[in-house]
Amino acid sequence: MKNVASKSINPCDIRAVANFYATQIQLCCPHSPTSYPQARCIHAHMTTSGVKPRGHILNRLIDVYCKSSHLVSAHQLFDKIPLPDIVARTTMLATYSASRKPDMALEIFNTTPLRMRDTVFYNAMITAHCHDEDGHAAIKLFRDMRREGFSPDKFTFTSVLKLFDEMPVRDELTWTTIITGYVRNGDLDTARRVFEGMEEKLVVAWNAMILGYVHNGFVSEALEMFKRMNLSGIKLDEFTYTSVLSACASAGLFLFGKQVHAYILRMEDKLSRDFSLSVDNALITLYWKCGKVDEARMIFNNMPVRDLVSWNAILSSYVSAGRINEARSFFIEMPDRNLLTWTVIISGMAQNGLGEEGLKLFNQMKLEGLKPCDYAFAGAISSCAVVAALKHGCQLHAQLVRLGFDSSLSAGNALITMYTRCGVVEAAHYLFLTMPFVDSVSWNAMIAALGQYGHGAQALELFEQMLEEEILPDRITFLTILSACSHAGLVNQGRSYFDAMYGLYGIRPEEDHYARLIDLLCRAGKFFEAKDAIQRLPFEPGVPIWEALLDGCRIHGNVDLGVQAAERLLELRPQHDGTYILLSNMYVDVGRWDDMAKVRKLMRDRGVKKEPGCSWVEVENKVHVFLVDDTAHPEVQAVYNYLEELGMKMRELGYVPDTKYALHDVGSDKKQHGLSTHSEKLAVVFGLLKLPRGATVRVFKNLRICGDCHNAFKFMSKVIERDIVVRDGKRFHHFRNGECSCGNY
DNA sequence: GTAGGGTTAG
Repeated sequence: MKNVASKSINPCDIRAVANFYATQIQLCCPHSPTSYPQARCIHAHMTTSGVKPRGHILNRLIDVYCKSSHLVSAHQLFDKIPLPDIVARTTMLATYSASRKPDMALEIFNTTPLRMRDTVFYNAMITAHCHDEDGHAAIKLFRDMRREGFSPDKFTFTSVLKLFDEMPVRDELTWTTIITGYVRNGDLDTARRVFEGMEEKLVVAWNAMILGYVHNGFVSEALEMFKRMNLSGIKLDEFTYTSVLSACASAGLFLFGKQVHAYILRMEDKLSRDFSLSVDNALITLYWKCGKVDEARMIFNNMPVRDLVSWNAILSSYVSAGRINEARSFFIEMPDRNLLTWTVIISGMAQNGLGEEGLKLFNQMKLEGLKPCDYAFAGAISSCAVVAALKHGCQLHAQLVRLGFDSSLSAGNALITMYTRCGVVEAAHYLFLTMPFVDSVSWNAMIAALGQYGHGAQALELFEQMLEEEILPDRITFLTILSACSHAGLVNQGRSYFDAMYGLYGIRPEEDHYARLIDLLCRAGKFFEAKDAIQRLPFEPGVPIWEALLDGCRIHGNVDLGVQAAERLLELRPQHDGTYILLSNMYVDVGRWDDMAKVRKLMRDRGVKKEPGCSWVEVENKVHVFLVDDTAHPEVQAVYNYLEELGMKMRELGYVPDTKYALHDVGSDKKQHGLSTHSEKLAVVFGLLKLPRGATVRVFKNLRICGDCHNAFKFMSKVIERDIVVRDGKRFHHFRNGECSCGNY
C-alpha cells in the first residue's frame, strides 16, 4: 500500500491523498474477515502521514471496527471526533445494541441533538429497547419520534410489531399508528391482525382499515368493515364516509352509495354538524363514476364551499364521459389549477383523439412552471400516439429517463402504445420486456400490439403466458384476444376463449365482445352461426354488431345478409359515411353498378359527406400530408415520376392494378400511371424517395387502406427491398419482401 | 393517527 501511495500520489496534495484513502477504505469490505487488519493499516498510515480521517473515511473505519467486534477501537475513534455525524452515531448505537449494551446505546442517543437525528437513528434506538426487552420504552420512543416529526418506515414497523406479540395492548394510539403504517405499505393482513388485537378500536383505526381495503381494491371487505363499525356503535366521521363513498364509486355500487348519502344527511341533522366539503367531493366522484355526470355537476353547483378537489373531480367527469368541449371550457373557467388538473385535461385530449391539443397543453403547463409528473408524461405520450408523432414521443421518452421516471408504470404503458401506434412494434416489445414493473394494462397493450400487427398466434402465446404468470385478464384482454383470433382465423379457439370469459373468469361479455365474436364467425364464413349468435343476444343488437356483420359479408360477398346489416346501420346512424361506403364497395365487388349508384345517390341526398382520405409520413421531423391525386404538395411531381418507374417494375413481377376501387373517387379519371393515386401510395413513395436508403417507411392513413394499394405495397416492398409499414384507421400492415404481416386480413 | 381529485390497455 505504501508503494502504491508513493508511486502515484503526490504527498503534498492533501486532496489527492485523502481521495486515495477514500478509495482504499472503499475496497475494504466491512464484513470480510480481513477487513480489520486492512482498516488498521489504513488508519495507521493516515495517522503517520498526518491526514486526519474525516467524513466518509471515518465512518467506514468505525463501521469496520464495529463489524469486526472491535468496539473499543471504534469508540476510541468516535470519541476523538469533535462532532460525529448521524451515520457514525447510528453505527455506534446499533453496535452497542447488538452487543447487548443498552446503557451505552442510550448514552449515544441522549447525547445526540434532536436536529441531527433521523428515522434510521430512531429505528436503531427502538431496536435497542426491543433487544433489552423494554417494550414500553420502545413504544414511548416510537411515539416521541412521530411527535418530533420523523416518519416511521418499514423497519420501524417491523421492530414495533414484534412487541405486539409480546406485550398486552394498552396504547390504542400507538397501535393505530402501526395499523396506518401497514395499510400504507399495503400489508392489510398484518394491519388487520393488529386491528383485531386492539381492545378499544379508535375511529381512526377503523377508518384506516376501510381505506386500506378501498385502495387495494377489496371493496367488499371495506363495506363489511363499515357495516361492522356502524353496528359497534362507534361514531362515524367524515373520514369514514368519504372512504366508504369512494369504495362504492370504484365498485359502481350506486344504490349503496346513495343509501350512505341519505344516512349522512340524517346524521348531519342529528348532530347539527356539517360534513359538507369532503363528503360532497366524494359524492361527486360517486355520481360520475356511476355514469351520472349531470347529477355530479348538480352537487357541485349546490356546494356552499368548493376547493380544487371539487373542480378537478368535475373536470374528470367531463373527460371520462367524452364530453371534451365541456371539459375544455370548464378547464378555462377554473379559478385555480394544479398538476392534477393539467394531467386530467392533457390525457383527456389524448383520449378524445385530440393529440395535438394535448401536446400544446403539455407545453403550456411547462411554461407555467409546473414540473410534469409521470402521469402528465403519460398523457403527453399518448397524445403522441394519437397523432403518430414518433420523434416527439422519443423525445418525451428521453426526458422521462433523464428525470428518473423510467420505471413508471403509467408512462411505460403509454410508451408501449405510442411505439405500437407509430409503427415500431419492436420498441414496444423491448420496453415491455425491460420494464421493472408491469401490470394487466401493459400485458393488454402488448397483446393488442401483436394482434394489430397480424401476429395473431404470438398474441395468443403472450396471453397464455399472462395466465401462467397469474395476471388476471379483464374485459379488455378478451376484446384483444378475440380480435387476435379473428385475425389468425382461429375460430374454435376464439369461441372457447369467449366461453371461458364468463365461465372461468366471471367477466360478463358486453356488446363489443359479442361484436368481435360475430366478426370472428363472419370472417371465417360461418354466417349461419353468426346469425344464430345475433338472434340469441341477451340485448337488442346495436351498431357494433351490425358493423361486424356487414364487414364480414363484404369480405365474402354475401350481399343479401350484408344489405340487411347495412339497413339496420342506416337506421341507427343515417349520417355516418362508413356504412354507405361499405355497402357501395360491396356492390362494386359483385358488379352491381346500379345498386352502387343508388347508394351513392342516397348518400348525396342525405347530405352525407365522405371523410376525405389522407395519409402522412414523417421525414426529417416534418410531417408531409397527401390527399388523393394530390397536386398541392410541392414535390408531388417527383413522386408521380417515381411511382410510374416503380409501377413498371412491379408489373414485371406480376402486379395487376385493380382500378375498380378507383372508380369511387370523384375526379380520379386522369389515371396517367395506370395506378390509382390514393393518398397512401403518394405518401409511401414520398417516404421511399426521401428517407435514408434502407430505412423503414412508416405511413399513416386516417381511413382504411384500399385493396389495390395493399396489393401494390406488397410488390413495392419486393421491388425496392425495403420494409413498408402502413397504419390505417384500424390496424397495421407491415410489408416485407412481397408479403404483408396482416395475412391479407 | 385518517379523506375527497389523476394515468396507461381495445
